[in-house]
Amino acid sequence: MCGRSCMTLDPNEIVCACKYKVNNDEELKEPAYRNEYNLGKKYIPSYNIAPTDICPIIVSSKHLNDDEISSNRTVLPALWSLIPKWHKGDYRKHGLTTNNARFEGLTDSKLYKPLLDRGKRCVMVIEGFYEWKTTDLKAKSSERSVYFVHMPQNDKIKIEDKSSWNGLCEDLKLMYIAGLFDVWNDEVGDSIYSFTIITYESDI
DNA sequence: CCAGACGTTGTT
DNA sequence: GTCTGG
DNA sequence: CCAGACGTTGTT
DNA sequence: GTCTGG
Repeated sequence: MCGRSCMTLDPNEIVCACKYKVNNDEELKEPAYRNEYNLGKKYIPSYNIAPTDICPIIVSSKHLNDDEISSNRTVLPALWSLIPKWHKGDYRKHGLTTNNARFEGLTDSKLYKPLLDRGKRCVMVIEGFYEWKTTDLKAKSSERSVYFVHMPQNDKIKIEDKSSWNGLCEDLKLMYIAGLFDVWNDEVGDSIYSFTIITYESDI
């Protein structure tokens, strides 16, 4: 569940699509965008975002102690699969599966509970995600049927066809997935933002 | 005390 | 780094 | 989540 | 078949 997602927007399109209301103001506010270095790994817009790729999340700007940030929400690129804070060495070699965090038992987790306590909440912003049929599991994975799950859109917009909504970012309905994030530091002090998304046993 | 986990997915 | 199991 | 590796020897 | 890397 939730192991592949789609985000083809550029940063400027994302902040436009993520405008939000503050209290009862008429005016919509745009989140800030912060281009984290993340050890040189860049966000590359793609219809096929995999765990360990870099993709955008939204966090409260209070976590970034940066006076230049005007908005109370910030979009920043982060690595999808939380890197444990205690991990040393190559950031890819922690050996844990952390792209998803199960809601059940989250408060008992050595890895995730401290993030809850520190308020390290985030939201993964995507156009949608993919679900493969589990029924034909014996088939080669490349030949299994796949569904694209996304938000309902207004009449003008067909989400599979970018030309139908180019320049209409404000009308685009993106999907927001609850998650937890952290900053991991390597031996020389360079950092990577990483995150996990919270999953729950399906009703269906 | 030390050693080892710390996490998830799916199906039988 | 910190908790759990032995 | 899928795709792709999964291994070693020696020399240029 | 199963693990790793993206």
